[in-house]
Amino acid sequence: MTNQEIVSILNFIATALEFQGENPFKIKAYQKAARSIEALTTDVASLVERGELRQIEGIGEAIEKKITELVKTGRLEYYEKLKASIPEGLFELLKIPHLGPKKLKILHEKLGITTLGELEYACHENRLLELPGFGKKTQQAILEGIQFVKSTWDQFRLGEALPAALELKKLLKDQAPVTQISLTGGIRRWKEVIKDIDLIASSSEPEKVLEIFIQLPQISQILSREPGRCVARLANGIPIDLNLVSEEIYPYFLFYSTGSKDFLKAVQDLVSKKGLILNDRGLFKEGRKLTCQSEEEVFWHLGLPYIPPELRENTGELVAAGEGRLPSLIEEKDIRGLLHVHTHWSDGTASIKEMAKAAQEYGYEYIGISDHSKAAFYAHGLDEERLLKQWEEIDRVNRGLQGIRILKGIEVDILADGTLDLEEALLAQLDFVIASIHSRFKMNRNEMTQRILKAMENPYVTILGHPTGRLILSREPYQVDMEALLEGARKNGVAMELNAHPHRLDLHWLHLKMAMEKGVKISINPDAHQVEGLRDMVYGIGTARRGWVPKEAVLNTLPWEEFKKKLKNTR
DNA sequence: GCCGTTTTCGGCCCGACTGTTTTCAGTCG
Repeated sequence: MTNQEIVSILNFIATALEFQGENPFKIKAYQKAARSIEALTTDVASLVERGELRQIEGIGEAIEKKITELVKTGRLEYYEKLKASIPEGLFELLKIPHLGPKKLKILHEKLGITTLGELEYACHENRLLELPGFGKKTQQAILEGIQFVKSTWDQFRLGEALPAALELKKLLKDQAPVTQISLTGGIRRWKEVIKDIDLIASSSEPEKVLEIFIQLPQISQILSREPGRCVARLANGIPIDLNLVSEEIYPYFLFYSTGSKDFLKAVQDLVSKKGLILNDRGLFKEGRKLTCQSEEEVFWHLGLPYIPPELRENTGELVAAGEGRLPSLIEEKDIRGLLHVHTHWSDGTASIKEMAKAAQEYGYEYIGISDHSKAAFYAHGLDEERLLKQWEEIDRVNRGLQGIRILKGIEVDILADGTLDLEEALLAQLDFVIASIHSRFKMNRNEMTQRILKAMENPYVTILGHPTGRLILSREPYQVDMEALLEGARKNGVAMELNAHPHRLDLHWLHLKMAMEKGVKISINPDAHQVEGLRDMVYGIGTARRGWVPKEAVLNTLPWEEFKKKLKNTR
């Protein structure tokens, strides 16, 4: 029983109790216990073993007993009974925006709804209008929510897919007779959302590789199998498409399967102008095959330098490559410091020291602490008094740690009128300020743009945090004039954040490209709420590369000595 | 259901917004 499995069972219990109309604080207790376990770095099973479960915040007598039963027997009677009392899949409907447990309960009891399709039908029949607490607008909102869920249900965030994909790739490399193996398709291009994991390998014993593949514990269902190919589904629902090819075909297949469609289409135009034929089996000239050992050689035959997968979207990379002006893209090792890190002073789970030590272990030179400001109540945002106290702790930890510098920062809320949530006199004393929006998302485009522009004019703002507020596959970005924001950022010397959290990846890569054209600086930030969150930087780097971002355009690639000067000299 | 006591019961981060009501419930962040 993994920690994650325990977390999802506790969360299910919380949702089920909420659905049944239980005491809200009991529900919160389960949610809190789940959050605590999620933040753990140790195995729950070992804590059970040592009888140390109760030491975790939010776990008392009752939940301790339940977790112990889960760990020791692999099941939990209380959970199974609860689960049996609720129709299978009903809670999937909670993914619909504006539909919570209370309304779902009414829909289920009064209309007998258990599936998305039934709910959609009921909306079309206007049957929600007669229910208590429902009206025309609610029904319309639910209908729109259903469309949204339908459009995203078979899509997955890169943050879920990539770790699973890398693990499978490693297992096959170690255990199966493959010579070359690579991720391909959208995941190789670091697309923020993908429909499946594409994996290719070369082998002289393809059927043996497939046999090993289908036996892997991560594979929960075989969707199709044919010679040299298997499509399966992982336990977390993500489809995986494994193709086995010969050594000879591998480079062409890799090139072709990486895509994107638009890129390949543009490549075909180029190929036919040169009198060549290219497909996933080879590159041909006058019926003769041009031998390529690698993808680089395929590009060479096309008269082009290697184009990194992240750029293959047909947004000008072919022309740029032809003219020898592809950007030199940022790499993971270029990042020297981390900004935008939360601690338990607001809604993070780790201490300042824990975050700093982890950052040091990863090789960073500086880390900027930026907890929420007071307007973010739900996150225990800092008021003036607590902020001052936090500075004392930062000073103390800084004195005790060698080799990493901890900076004083804040993620200050941009209020509805564009002013910031803390006094300027206080902001002036910070090393850096990230200004972000966490409320009033539904302003119209003009109002929202003015609000953010005003915030950026504040002389103490260093970075605009998650500039569009999108949550991938769950919340649309707020309406904003990005051209105007980038212009404002340039004028005021404010860096735009590329929030690396896999739920955000905000700025969008197309906006990053716009920022590069305008000469706006970027700060790639982890927005970490726990130690593991620091690792999310890889998603930021991948997205930055998609946006044509070179090292030079990124604020936190500066080594400490230079970064320090920048902080003093920006204004 | 957890926690912290003025130790065995009362409080538990809460405000904005929306749509439904006609004073509030549900949802969201």
